[in-house]
Order: sequence, then structure tokens, then C-alpha cells
Amino acid sequence: MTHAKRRTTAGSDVPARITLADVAAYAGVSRSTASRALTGRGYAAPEVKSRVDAAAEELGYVPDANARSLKARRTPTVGLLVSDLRNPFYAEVAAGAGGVLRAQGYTILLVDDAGSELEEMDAARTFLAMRVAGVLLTPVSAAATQFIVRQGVPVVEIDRQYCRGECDAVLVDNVTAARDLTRHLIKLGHRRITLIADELGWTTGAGRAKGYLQALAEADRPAGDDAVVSCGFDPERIEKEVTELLSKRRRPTAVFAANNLVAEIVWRQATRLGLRIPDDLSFVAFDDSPWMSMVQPGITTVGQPSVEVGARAARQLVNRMGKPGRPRTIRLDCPLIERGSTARLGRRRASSRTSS
Amino acid sequence: MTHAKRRTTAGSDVPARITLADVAAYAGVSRSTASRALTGRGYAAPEVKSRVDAAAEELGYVPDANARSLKARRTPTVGLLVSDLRNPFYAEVAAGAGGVLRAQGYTILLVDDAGSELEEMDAARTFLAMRVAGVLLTPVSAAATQFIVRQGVPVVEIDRQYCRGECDAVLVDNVTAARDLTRHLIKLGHRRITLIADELGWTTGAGRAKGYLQALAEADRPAGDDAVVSCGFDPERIEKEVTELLSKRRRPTAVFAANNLVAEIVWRQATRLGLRIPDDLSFVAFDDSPWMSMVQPGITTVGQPSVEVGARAARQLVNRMGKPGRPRTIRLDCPLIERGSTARLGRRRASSRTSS
DNA sequence: CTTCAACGTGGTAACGATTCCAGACCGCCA
DNA sequence: TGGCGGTCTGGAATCGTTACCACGTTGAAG
Repeated sequence: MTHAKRRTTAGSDVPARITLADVAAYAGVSRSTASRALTGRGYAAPEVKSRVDAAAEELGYVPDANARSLKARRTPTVGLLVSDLRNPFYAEVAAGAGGVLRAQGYTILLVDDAGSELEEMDAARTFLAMRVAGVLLTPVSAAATQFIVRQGVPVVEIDRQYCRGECDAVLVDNVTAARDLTRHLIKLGHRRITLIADELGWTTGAGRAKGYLQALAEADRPAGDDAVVSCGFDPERIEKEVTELLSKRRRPTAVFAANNLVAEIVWRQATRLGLRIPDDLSFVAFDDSPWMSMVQPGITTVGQPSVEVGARAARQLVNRMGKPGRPRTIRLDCPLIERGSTARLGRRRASSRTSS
Repeated sequence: MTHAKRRTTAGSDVPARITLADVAAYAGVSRSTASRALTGRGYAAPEVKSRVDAAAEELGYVPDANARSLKARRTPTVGLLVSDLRNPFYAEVAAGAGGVLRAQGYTILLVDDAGSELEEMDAARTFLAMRVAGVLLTPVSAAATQFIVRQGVPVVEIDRQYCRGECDAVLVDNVTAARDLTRHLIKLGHRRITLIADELGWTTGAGRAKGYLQALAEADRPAGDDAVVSCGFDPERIEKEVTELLSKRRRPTAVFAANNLVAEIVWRQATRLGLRIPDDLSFVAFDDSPWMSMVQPGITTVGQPSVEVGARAARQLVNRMGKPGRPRTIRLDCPLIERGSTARLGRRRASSRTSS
């Protein structure tokens, strides 16, 4: 048995790979037959099939996905675009979506756009160029989503929503959760509560601010000057704003961090400034993180079902790729997790000091 | 100006996308010319070029990456395979690699194999099918790497090494770091130190165990029965083993957690069992995590330069894709970060209790 | 013995982009 | 005027795979 002659792409710097033609020649059949034998679509005599399979195995044949996709005009790939993989929230969303999609036989093209609209648009272009079957994204603007939807590719927005009515979305109920968290503080007697948000232009930030303001309004508490601070995503800037806020003579009695990044900085700065939680400052955060249940006292928070968000989005996308239809918005609840970082106002300075 | 007629793929369920032929027709030139105008390779009169560009823009043309890759027999894509995106270490490696690769114009095909050899092999096949230009992976076995290398695709192993001599690798110096950490405990007078590792078959676990044993040996401490516990990656199993270890009458005076997952469980269990750190138990961990600097006391640890590991691996891969050569192994140092979780043996039960 | 269906097989034309090649057209110089 | 080099363009082949179609071959039914 002689080996099929390998084309040597002289002059080219790309090493020749085994192709279907090689396998076919090796097995002594035509390309069509080899294709039918390997894919199982169409007739192929059992004896031939096993011979072709053996040839493929022996030669280490790996079908070219590019050629296949080109022919089929579709790919078993979906694009997944998140803002920051290092943030556990996005990592879990990705993991949740990945599990579902892998089980369905899809490959994931994952891009981290670092929260930049430019990169987001770039990723959208890449996805379209790859002819992905669908896209999941945590949008930073409406542009990318619209661009993709217009090309007829289904999109599911995750966590934030910019294109209501144009595509599906899987979100958490930011308004309700933020209202619950704020009510909790109000019930404990707090009046000066500051919300430190990232970006009020994002639908998450806006929703959380809305819930927060609703809770204040229904309790007849006016939202003062220092009610809401918006400080972006740059850690240094956040740190500066937080330090400033906590160093004020009339600082708030409670702080509401709108995401886990802000929360970590608030916590570190409060600790650094010697503020005791909850004695000197009550503290709540949106989005539970591992450390929030490890520090002493634990942080009162609403937990986002991040893995579930990713999984639901993936399932929704799979359905949508099957059959188009009216866009749906799915909203998941965030359970309130009460820990030790919140205390009744007035019990301040009551407990013993353990450190300066 | 009439729109170019769109092919309606009657019967097919794949919506027709704008193709180069459409753009060419719209601009009134041939496909060849349109291609030259858009890619900038070869002659194209300025007037023609701008007309073609305008046509592409107007029609929303997105070149088909599959067709392009098929023709070019190469893709501007690299495969990135990690074991668990939810683990901050891998997330940071991915982020580090992503930054470098994106800057170099590569697209990343990211797969999370959940630490399974089967999934790893599956991912390898996918990468080869996609004709990726190179692969970065945190290997779980030698099989996938060898399979890919044999097809002539460059691979860089990250964090663990199974194919020394066959491909590049970027690792951290596990042996030295683990030895440092163990020496630190020994210097504080500890004798019964247990290492809780994940998988001793993995090169990371093996290296850390080796460094740990070296430190014991050089101090003439015999490694007792309960010296090393290997407990896999299943959180429940780890929890069970840890609880058992910490509940023993003659439990170790110090515990060395070999990774951040184990560390978190050790910490939670120690706290649950009412063990005070460092009074009742000294505790060190491999791989710094955010919470380790937030809990009180902070955890003494060696920090892995995870982002840098990813970035270095990416750079090495880019070089290797440029020109083959002898495989290189790059080893990065892990700095020892001393915090409060380690104390001199004998000072036990000296401090006041703050909680039962 | 013909006819017909079912089974197997190979040829060929796509899929969309790129690239070589031949050739058209221009101006310029001898 | 003929030739020549430079600029620019379209035709055609190609990448690897699949799908359609047409053509054997076989066995059984009429």
C-alpha cells in the first residue's frame, strides 16, 4: 500500500494539509464518494465506508471547516462578545453560554472588547465575516447589534439592552433589585445613601439608579446632591471619586455600589480610611462576588444569576436560529442576600474596636 | 441608481449575503478589479477604487472570511484553550493573550474544556478544522498538543507542560515558588505542614509538590503520612477532604493550598470550623486572588503573573508563526507576598477571641 | 426476456475570494 | 510610424468541500 502523493506547495510557505482528495485517492474512490462516506449523507456501501474511514484515520485527515462553511453558507459557530473577561460576572456569563452552546454542537468565537465601542464594532465585523450563525453580546452601544441584525443574523443582547424590539435580550431585573437593596437601607433608618454607579448611560447603570431613586421617592426622601455618583470603569478614577466621597465631613451613612468593581474599591478605600463597616458606614453592592461572603462582615448584596443569564441567552439564541419570530426580552430576578455590612442607623460607634 | 439585484436563494433557508460580485456589479467593474480595489493589492485606478469603496460601503459588504481563508490556506485566527474561564487565573491568562493577539490583528477562538481530556481533543480538532495559524493552550494531557504539532501548527503550552521539546511553553516557576512558601512556614517553626494539591499528575501540582518536599528535605523534616493530599477539582470532594483534614485531632499546624480554588475552600472550612488564622492554623496559598488581600488577616501567597503569562505566550506564538525553530521554555517568577495568615508556631492562642 | 426500482458511484458545478496572466490603452521616444 | 514601458482591467483558474445529476449495476417482478 503506497501513500498518496502529497502535493508539495513549492514556493508557498503554507504546509500542505491532507485533503479529501488525498483520502479518496488513498481509498481508491472518488471525492464525492469519500465525502458521502465520511459525512454519512447519501449512499455509501458499508465496505467502502469503512475503507474510507480507515484512510481518513490513517492519513490524519481533518476536514477543512472553511471550505465546508463556504459551501454550506453557514457555520456551526456563534460569536460571543463580552466587555471584560477578568470580571467574574462576564466570565460566568461566558461559561454559562459556553456550556449550552457546546452541548448543541456550536463552536464559540469569544471576543473581549474591553468595553470599547470601537472594538465592539470590530468584533461585529469579524463575526459577520466569519458568517457566524448567531451572536451573543453584552452591548456597549446600539451600533454593533443593529449592524449584525440588519445582515439577518440573530442576536441576543445580554445584561444590557440597546435594541429593544429589534432582537432578543436576557437581562436581570435591575430596577427591582436596586429598589430592594435601597429599601433595605431605608428600613434601617438611612437617609444619606449614595449610589456609586459606573455609567448611567448603560442600561444597567440607568436601571439601578432608577430603582434606587424609586425607593427614595416612595419613602419621601429627597435625592440630595451627592445622591448619585457616576465614575466610569477606570479603577483610578473610581478610587479618586470614592476617596473623595468617603473623606467628606458629611459623608453618607450608607453606600450602594452599583457593580462588583466599584464595590471592591469602595471596600478597600473604606478599610484604608479606617471606616468600620457597618458601624461607621453601611454598605451594599449589586452583583455578588466570592470575596463578599469571605470578608468580615459579609457584604449585603443582590446576586446576579450570571451563569444562568449566559445559559438562557444561549438557549434563546439557539431557538431563534431555528425559527425567527417576535423579539423577546427575558428578565431574571436577583435575590437579596443579607449579610453583615448593613446595620441600623444610630447603633453607630456602639461596638468595641478591634483595630485602629 | 438601481440596487444590484440580490440573488434570492429560493428553497434555501440561508439568507443571501452581499458578495464581492454584487459590489463589483454595483460599481460597474469586474470581480478582480473590485478585489484589488478593496484589498489594496495590485493596481486599481484611484477613481475606480473610490467607486468600489463607496459601493461596498453602500451595500454593507462584509468579505467572507471563509472564502478568503480557503483561498489563502491560512487564517488570521489562533486557538486559545483554557481549562476553566471562571477561574480568575485562566480568565487573566486569556485576557493577557487576547490583548497581544488582538493588537497583532489575530482573532481568537476561545474554548473552555472544563479540564477534560475529551473536550481538549475535541477543541484540538476544531482548531485544526478551522486552519488556525497557531494554538495556545493550558494542556490537560500530551495528546492534543501532539496532535496539533504533528499537523505542522505551532503550539505554546501555558502553565502546564506535557510536551517539552516538541513545542514552546510559558510556565511559572512552580518549584521555586512552592519551596519559598514552604521555607517561610518552616522558618516560623512549623513541622506538620500539609500540602493540599489538585492533581499531582499535572505538571503544576507536581512542581509545587516537588518544591514543597525540597524545602522539607533541606530542613531535615520528614514528609509524614499526611504531608500531601491530592483531591482533584470537584469542589465537593475538596470540601470533604479538607474538612476531614482540619477536623483531625492531630491536625497540621499549617496548610499549603496549591491553587486558588483549594485555597478558597480551605479558608471557608477553617472559618466554619472556628479555626482562627493564624492562631490555630497558619495558611499559605499558591496563586494570589482578590479575596486574599481583602479577608482579615490577608493570606500569605505567591502571586502568579497570570496576565503576563498569557501575554508572553501570545508573543512567543506570534514569533513562532513567523519562523520555526528550537522550542523554548519560558519560566516566570512568582513573587512571595507575605500577609497575616502565617504566624510563628507557639504563639498560638495568644490573641483575644473576637468570636466563638 | 424485458422493465423497473433501488442501490452505488463518479463527474461537475458551485460556494466567494484572490491571483496570475494576457491584453488593452496611454503617452513617449527614436 | 513603430515600438516600448507603464498603467489598468477582465478572464480564468484555484482553494476544499458538498450536492445535484446522470449513469451503471443488480435483483426481482411482470
